[in-house]
Amino acid sequence: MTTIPPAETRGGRRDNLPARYFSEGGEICSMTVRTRFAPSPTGYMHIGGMRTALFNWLWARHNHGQFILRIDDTDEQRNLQEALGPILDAFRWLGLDWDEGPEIGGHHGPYFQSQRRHLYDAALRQLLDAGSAYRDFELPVDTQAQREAAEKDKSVYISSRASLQLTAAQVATYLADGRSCVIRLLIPRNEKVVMNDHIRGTVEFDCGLMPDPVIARNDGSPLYNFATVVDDAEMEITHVIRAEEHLSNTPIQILLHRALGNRTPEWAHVPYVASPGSKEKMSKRKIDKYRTSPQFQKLFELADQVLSRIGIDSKPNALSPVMVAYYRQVGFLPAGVLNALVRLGWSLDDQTEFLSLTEMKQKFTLDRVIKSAAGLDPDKLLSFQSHWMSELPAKEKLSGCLWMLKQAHLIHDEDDQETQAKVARVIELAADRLRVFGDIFQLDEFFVADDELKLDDKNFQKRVVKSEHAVVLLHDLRGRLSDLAIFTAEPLHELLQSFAAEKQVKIGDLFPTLRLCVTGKVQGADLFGSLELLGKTCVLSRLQRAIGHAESQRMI
RNA sequence: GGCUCCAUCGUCUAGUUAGGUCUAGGACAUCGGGUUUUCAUCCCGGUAACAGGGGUUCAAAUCCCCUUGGAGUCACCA
Repeated sequence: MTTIPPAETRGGRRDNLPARYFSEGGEICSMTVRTRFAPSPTGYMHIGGMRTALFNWLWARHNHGQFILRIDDTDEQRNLQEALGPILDAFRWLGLDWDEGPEIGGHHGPYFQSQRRHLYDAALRQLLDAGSAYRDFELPVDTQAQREAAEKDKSVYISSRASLQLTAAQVATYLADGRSCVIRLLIPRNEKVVMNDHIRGTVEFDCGLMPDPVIARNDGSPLYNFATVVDDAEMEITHVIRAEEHLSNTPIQILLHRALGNRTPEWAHVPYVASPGSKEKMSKRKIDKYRTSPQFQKLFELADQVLSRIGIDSKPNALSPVMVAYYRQVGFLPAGVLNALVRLGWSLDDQTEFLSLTEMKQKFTLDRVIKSAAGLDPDKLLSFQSHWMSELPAKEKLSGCLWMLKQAHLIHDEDDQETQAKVARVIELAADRLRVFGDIFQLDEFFVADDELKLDDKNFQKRVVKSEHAVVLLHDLRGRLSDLAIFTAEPLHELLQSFAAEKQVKIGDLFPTLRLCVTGKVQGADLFGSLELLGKTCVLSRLQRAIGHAESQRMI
């Protein structure tokens, strides 16, 4: 049995130009690093795929190389624009640019597999001519039967290779008769493929256990493994960084590269992103299960709250936390999402948590990617959000909130100076309560009409309706407030404090009750600042309305 | 089931390549205390982990073997 040595010890370019990166085997490679992300156009960008893309982007940028976007649409008939749009949008939103790919082209185009057929055809001819691949006329049902028989038998299924017994004349006849066949790669059964993965180290596969994979259909159209290999080679990809689920495809791809005479790229199989609290790969199909998961709940609740405001019903799962667009709609910051993603499976050291994209770019290395799958943690994601929101310039906070409020029809003209000034003031009051832009809705009391303010009924019953003195007290307080000449935070603070002392009521009772009547909630932004911003007229009117409410309910 | 990968606090992770101040560090969450005579912040502190079993060694989270558990993948999908 012969063993194929790891890729980097075979062939390839070796010269003494300045080093750009070091391969796993320590070989100095002078080629510019080129990484790629090759999504199939599915109509949405998966959050886990986004992390894989991020790692690819980071590695390319870290090495001053190129990041390529290639669209794996060999099997897609759908509307490409519709299917690709959300993917490109996700990249743009997060600020991950691509050097070659859709919309911008490049020297290795086209960047859609559906348009690269000539390359696959040529490679296929080469393999067939060299005898590395063969036409397999076996009927699919027969192949399937053998597979099942092997399974029943508890033995390993490998291809029958019956078609290999055919003479050239027979093959010609079959072809002339129009008999259907597929092209399979001839696996060298007495070999082992040894790969040296940047993340996993040495991984071995025994070729004797592998069926001959189909690389092209009867019509010559290429299958994934084949198209990928042809493209990766033609596009001069130096590092294939992809999700762990592709690990088992790798021996086939290595064999294909060898048969084609390519320099094999370096491999890095990153663990997939698991769903919160589990080790299972996050999947769009499991959304309903996630919705009830205690670890995931917080994220759903936050999103449902925000999305319902802006007219998106997230229940049908058209938008879910598996998709990048979800975070954007809820008002997450690119910096926060990026930071959470990079720390999932990668760390710089034992301390660093916060990294900007620029810092990631400088510090990211493949050798610090962890091997095991990691679950996305909504709590930690939110804490990253808080951090990056606090770093965000006021102007950008403002525009993010204006967008949200506009979507929810809580403001009408986002360009209006007065509106902007008010929203800016609310943002100041919100302070660190604002983790995502959607949190601005927690302070919606500043944007609704007095007679449309909803009161937290449970607390209203407890604190006002069922309280002995509340109504009287509130009535008194309203009088004092109406006498207050300068309706700003400081005098309000003083007035409320002395009022509480005079009436001998606890501040812990009075303040929340007042807040409830005026904002509808028992919790919120700084009380005095809120009163000031609402203004005297509004405060008095809301207080009056609350008192009226309580009185009418008490009479019943 | 075959093949392959993985395994440190509840979670994300540092430490494993070169065994030794690791009585295992940090962050998030959680709990307690303090500041803010409201809320949130902020500050201080606490609880909390090397999956199990064998070896090797003066010494193992770290090296070796086995067991267990988890995951990925087994298409004329990508």
